[in-house]
Amino acid sequence: MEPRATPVPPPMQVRIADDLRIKIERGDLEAGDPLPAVHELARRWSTSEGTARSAIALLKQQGLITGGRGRAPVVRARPVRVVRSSDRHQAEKDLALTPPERRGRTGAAETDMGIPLDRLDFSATYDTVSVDESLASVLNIDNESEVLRRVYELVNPETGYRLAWSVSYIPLDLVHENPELLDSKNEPWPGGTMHQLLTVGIEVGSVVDEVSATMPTTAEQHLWGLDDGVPMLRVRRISIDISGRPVEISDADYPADRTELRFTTQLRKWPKSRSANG
Amino acid sequence: MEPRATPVPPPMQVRIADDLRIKIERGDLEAGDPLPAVHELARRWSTSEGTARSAIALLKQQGLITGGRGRAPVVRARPVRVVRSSDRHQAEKDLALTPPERRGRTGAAETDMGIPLDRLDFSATYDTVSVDESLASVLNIDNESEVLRRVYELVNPETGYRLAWSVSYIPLDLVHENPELLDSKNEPWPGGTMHQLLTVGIEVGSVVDEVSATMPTTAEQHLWGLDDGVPMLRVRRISIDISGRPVEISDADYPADRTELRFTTQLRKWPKSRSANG
DNA sequence: GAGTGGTCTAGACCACTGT
DNA sequence: CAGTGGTCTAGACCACTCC
Repeated sequence: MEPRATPVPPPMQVRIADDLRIKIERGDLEAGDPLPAVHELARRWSTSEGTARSAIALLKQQGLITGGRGRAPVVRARPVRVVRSSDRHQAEKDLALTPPERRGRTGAAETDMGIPLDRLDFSATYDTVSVDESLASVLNIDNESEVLRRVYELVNPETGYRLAWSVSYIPLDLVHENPELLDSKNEPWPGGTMHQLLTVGIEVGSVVDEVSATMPTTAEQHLWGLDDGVPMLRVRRISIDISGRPVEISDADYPADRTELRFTTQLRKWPKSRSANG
Repeated sequence: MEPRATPVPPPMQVRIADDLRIKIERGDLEAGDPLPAVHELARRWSTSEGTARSAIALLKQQGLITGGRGRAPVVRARPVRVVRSSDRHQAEKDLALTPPERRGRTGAAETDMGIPLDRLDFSATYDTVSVDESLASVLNIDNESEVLRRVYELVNPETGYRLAWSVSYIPLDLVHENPELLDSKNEPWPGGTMHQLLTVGIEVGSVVDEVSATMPTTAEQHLWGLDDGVPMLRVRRISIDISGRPVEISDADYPADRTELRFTTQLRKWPKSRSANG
């Protein structure tokens, strides 16, 4: 976008949409309330139905309303967001040392969905691929080195919609001594990635999460069953072993309307002899 | 969104947009390349110009293309993202104990923008407000208690666009013994929030970052100078003192096309006597 | 069946960009 | 200037929901 020049009066669709947004934010329209019908808006603002439609479409893109297709559009309820905490990393590491009976089929990703594990469709596929430049530089390996790639997907069979999705990469050098890792029958990885790395003698010392967000493609929108105007959180997790070497990259997507990422940072304590006022 | 019923053939605009996206993802169209003109798309797909326009608009909403208004729309270059790391929390805490000369006007938010500090427009306003229910429950104080609110904004004077924005809340009980905190002339807070809290005898022990994302409103889009299809990262930072009490909440927004949030989690080491295979 | 929004058309006008 | 996309109109058809 270029710097502003002469201000232009906002187009009609924007004015209508903003007016509706204000009504929503003030509480005149509460979550679940229907919006005025298109023809009603068109009449009130003495504009065409097409323009009124665009106003509605705008609010949809911004994620404030939902519905349509026969139904009146309604104010979107602020959805409950499932929290994904960074404590999970420590928990997964602890889990890797527990006996296999207890690890069992305890997949970390599934347990906080509130859906019984046996009602979900897992799928995970492995293959080996050459890394591109961006992956190679993060994993600190040669360009076009081979990595084990694992694509993981979790689908709710009742709705057909995706609940979780991630791709992870581990340098093949690190895992080839344990062929079990390459066997798709062992899904979901019992105990998770941390345990898998343990079987080849790797202890993860720290985890870096890189977070950004983009809009989903239309294909993603259908796979996840997303409303319009819902961004995707894109998270790259880099696991680093205790010697400081990156050992795994995992790219995961989360719909932003139902996900909150929570990160806790512990700070070092101040020495006791500090000046109480700088 | 409801579960899928009978599949509906995707509308024409979506088909056109998807075709273009595939061309972009395959590399047939590179960043900066212009897209076919609307009338050209309409001709190729034997559809109306309006429909072709919608296809272009769709790709814009998804953040893949930019431009327009006289210019041909071009494939959006993946923008360089400025990293905001959780290491910043420790750094700010360390800074609070350094002598005031060195703290000076070192604002944490500004230093990584690559723009000289004296070329930027700060603004910070204080007031005291009653907390709503959501803030009260996080700060663990009574509903309608008073808090010190600080709204911070940073604007690039050359473009007029916003570069940073946040609101933070501190319970008034905690700060009333240091009236300096209420003086707007002391901006930007020398040494940051950590130092301000130090002056009233509070040491921050941990910081929790809650991250989600939503689409910007049209007003935000103009304030920040955002392209279409760019989500906003919404971050709530909760500072917790060494006794476990929440002492500050800060809500900050970051445009997702130019921001990457990075969080590092240190894990406890395994004991030496561990079984190498579970 | 009546009413809704979603898609699509055809065409007009405007603001902006390049030359 | 001609060419571009953005806005807006008027009207048609369809899929869907609710009564």
